[in-house]
Amino acid sequence: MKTHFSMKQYLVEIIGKSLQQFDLEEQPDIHIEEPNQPEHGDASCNIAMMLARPLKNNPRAIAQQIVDGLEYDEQKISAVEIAGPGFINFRFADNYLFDELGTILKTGADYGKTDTNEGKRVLVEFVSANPTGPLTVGHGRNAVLGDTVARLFEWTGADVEREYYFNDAGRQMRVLGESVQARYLELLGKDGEFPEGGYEGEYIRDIAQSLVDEKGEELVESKDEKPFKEKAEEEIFADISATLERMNIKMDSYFNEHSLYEDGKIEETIEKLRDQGLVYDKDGAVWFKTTEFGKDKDTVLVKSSGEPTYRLPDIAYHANKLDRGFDLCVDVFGADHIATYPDVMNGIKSLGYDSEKVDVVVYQFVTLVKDGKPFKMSTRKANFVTLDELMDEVGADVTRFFFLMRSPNTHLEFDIGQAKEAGEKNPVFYLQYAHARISSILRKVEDEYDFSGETDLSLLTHPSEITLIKTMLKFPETIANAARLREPHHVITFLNQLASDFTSFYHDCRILGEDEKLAQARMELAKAVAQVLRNGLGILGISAPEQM
RNA sequence: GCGCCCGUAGCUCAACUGGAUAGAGCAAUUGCCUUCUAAGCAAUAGGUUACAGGUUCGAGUCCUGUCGGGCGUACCA
Repeated sequence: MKTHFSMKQYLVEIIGKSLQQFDLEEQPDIHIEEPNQPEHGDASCNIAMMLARPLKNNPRAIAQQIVDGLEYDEQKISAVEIAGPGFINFRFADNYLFDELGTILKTGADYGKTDTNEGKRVLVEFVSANPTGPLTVGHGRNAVLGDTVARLFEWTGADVEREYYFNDAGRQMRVLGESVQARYLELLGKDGEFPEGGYEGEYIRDIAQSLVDEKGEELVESKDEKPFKEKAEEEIFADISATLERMNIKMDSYFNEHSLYEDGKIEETIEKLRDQGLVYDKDGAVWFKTTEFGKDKDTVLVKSSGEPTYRLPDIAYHANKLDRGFDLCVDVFGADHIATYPDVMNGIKSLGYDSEKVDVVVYQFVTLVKDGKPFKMSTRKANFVTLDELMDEVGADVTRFFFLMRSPNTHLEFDIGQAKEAGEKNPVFYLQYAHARISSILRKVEDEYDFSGETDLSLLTHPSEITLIKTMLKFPETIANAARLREPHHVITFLNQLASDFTSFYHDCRILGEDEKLAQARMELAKAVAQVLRNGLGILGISAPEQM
């Protein structure tokens, strides 16, 4: 069962009808918004101001004409007013609110689902960290953001696949293998030369140790780093998967960059671009004519060493995604990767693909703050904080919440000390607490009352009750909006408002001890709030506990 | 130099495709636990939305410029 933005659609419809009285060349875009001031009603339309110029009349006069021509259902709208420079303000009828409350209760776990992306096949690619070490706090934002964006697409009707792209053939991986090899020899008391710029983390020793345990001295004579690399990749990937699982993230597919070489897609990509006249050879390297697209330099696709730069497989990979028939491919990556994006887009466009089907969620960096000072992390240097360590301290819920609470577009300051001792003050608990409170009340209500007969929701007349219902009604649109913008933090902002409105209600209105009919109505209201909180927290991948 | 992102309360951040009196949390001050969970509630205080212009009925939001911060601008990923 999907929810619809019924009221908004209804208002657009009736206003549109009234507009027919004017001789307009084209139907203007009717925009409905929610006023910040309660005195301005529940919904507002600025159409009269938009029409002032084409109609050569003052906005208030136009608004009056629109309102005069308005036919509306009084069961839905209780008042229409013209205010300020020419806003038309609508007030919802209580009956409408009660009906909608009933819908929330009936729709239950599906309340908030819409069809704005119905029928679309969407691929969300995220994390995509090469297996050179455990996931760090730095990867956390990517992982949680990607997974939550995927959930938002699911809630708007899309068929979503989560994909992890990796490369186990590059220089980094070779250095990783050499690092393990050196530690292995070291553990056996042999001379091992630690590679220049090698991985210094303790986990390298652990991997080496497990090789010693399994193979003994068997690998001492190994000429190359291959067996060490393979072991490292295996263990690190297992570790990464476990971390993701702990964060409530499950990938549907893993895509190895290497497969693009095996099935000839890399070659094919170059040749196709060459056919377009967009590729040429110079100084032993293969160049992409990015100057054609307005860049100030051309870009190397294949180095003179014969090794491709990452852009080439990136283009081939995106072509592959579109070949698989996705309607939309979303990439999640940090601001430091933004430079590749135009090249990839130009690449696939030149190959004849619709680049509109590729979309990017760029997030700004996480600034790690420790002991009040920012510090730089490096997997190679091993001065990083892993996601596992973080979750050991604060749990998965807080971790997810923390990464989602800010707009992706802004720098996220992650104060480790604060996160660790967050406990009581952490905002995620505010939401969970509201849910636990409701659960607790419902348990008690069942002991004390024995409701029978229809619930009369029209007994909900207290301002706190009305506000609470109105807030809940904004949920489906909030989700659709967050999905459209790929910005999960809107869900958090909404849930904070909902939890806050519930606590006001809790403060103002009692359930236990009230007259049976009123208690019944309020209990239904509380149930609806718990449901919406569960749905919202579910989208964020955060638990909604029954008690705390 | 050029490109992208950001600059909002003491701090961390909101503000839906331009809307009416810019909002939360933390920190500060003051009240509130014999009644459904005080991980809470109520109240007070805190602002020239970096700065200067422009666009219009209306700008935190759009345009131009300046200043400040982050990230790019590799035959690194």
